[in-house]
Amino acid sequence: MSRFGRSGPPPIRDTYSLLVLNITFRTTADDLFPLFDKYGEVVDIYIPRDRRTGDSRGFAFVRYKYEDEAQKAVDRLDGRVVDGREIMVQFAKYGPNAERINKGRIVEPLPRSRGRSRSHSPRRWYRDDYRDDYRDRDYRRRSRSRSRDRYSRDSYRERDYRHRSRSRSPDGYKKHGRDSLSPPRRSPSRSRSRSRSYSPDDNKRRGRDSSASPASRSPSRTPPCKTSPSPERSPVRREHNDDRSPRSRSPST
DNA sequence: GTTGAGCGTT
Repeated sequence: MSRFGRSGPPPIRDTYSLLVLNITFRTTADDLFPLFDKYGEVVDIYIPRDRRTGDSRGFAFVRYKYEDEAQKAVDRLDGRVVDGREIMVQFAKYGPNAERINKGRIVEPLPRSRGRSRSHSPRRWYRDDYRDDYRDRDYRRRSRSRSRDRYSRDSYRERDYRHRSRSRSPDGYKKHGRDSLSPPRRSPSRSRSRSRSYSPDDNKRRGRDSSASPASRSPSRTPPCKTSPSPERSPVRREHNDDRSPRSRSPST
């Protein structure tokens, strides 16, 4: 749903999408329009919203008609405080095939930093030396997971969306050997249940001493369920069934 | 009523 494109979103190939991050969850396209429109011709503004709550996800897409204007907006609006929140503006990628678009149309000045450190990162400015380290490996990931958890929890089918997102992460950890086929876990799990401090001998003694249920102490001799033949395993039933066949079942005539 | 380091639909 485009704020301005009632008949539909304008062709992306003719527009340059900017990703506006860190905006407040209450910021709307109308709030961003005047800000971005001042720096260039805004073709369309779109703010993804939660399908359930309909709330803003905290970021928006602003489409400019010209790249230079978009670039200018990025440079000017990046780090701008909107609604009491510092927003981040950077070139956006549209879908998994955005790379082609970037190469064909949008020419990112810094594809590596994605405009993150292009000039001045508001967060970097701050004295996050000590916090940066801690949040960079745990806090950030966990926080993301938590926020995303909302969507994945109710809309588990959207896990694809999250999965794709994770894919973008540096493949450094991936090379660590994240084989879904051979997960090393479960090891402690079973070990834990067996971690009881009782030896096999103890088990035997316990069973005898306990003697809680007579049935359990002599299951081999007197099984609780007398060898009642299951209907399906019993061949007789089969014959019976065959006997019931209409063909055989037609004594008359 | 809230969170947050993230990429979109008619």
